[in-house]
Amino acid sequence: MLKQTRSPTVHRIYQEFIEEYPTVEALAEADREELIEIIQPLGLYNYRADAFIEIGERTADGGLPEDEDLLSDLPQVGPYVLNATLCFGFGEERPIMDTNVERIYSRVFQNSGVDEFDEGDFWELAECMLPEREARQYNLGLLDFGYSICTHSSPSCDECFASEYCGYYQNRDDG
DNA sequence: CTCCTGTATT
DNA sequence: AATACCGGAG
Repeated sequence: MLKQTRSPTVHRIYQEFIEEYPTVEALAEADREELIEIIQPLGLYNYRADAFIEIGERTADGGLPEDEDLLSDLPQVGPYVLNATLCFGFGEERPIMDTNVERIYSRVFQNSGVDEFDEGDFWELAECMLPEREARQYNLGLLDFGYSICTHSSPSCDECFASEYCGYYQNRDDG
């Protein structure tokens, strides 16, 4: 649900969604129109509805697999959703990389000597940055940080713990 | 107008 | 690399 969708928007519909479809079995038997009616405010609802139902159908027997390859085979499961599911859902020590994490690392490492990487290298960077333990806590902290402090526009650098060594803040124009 | 806890297709 | 999918918030 969080793909290209802000968390407050997801929060608004999540309660109704989970009450209507508490299990993958329920999703497998969902009426497509009713499902769309609930998730419509998220946008991307056609893809999402089809994916929810297909994932339900394919995992109703046994629930969501914890296996990396089986998860990746499911519709609309790319690198981000795969790692987010394994980390947040199943407690594996996995990095995440999305537009928030990309923005945070790009700022912190700006003009630091490690500020030039392509998309593939961002995942490599995320792997390097992952602490030895508590990946889940670290990743959630990263997302909260990107949402509340290191925002896309007008970040709250005056409240940021990292401003002392952040390349973005250190290179800013005014004082 | 751009962007958001992206993915699949071209 | 570019685009479609999509509503909602800034």
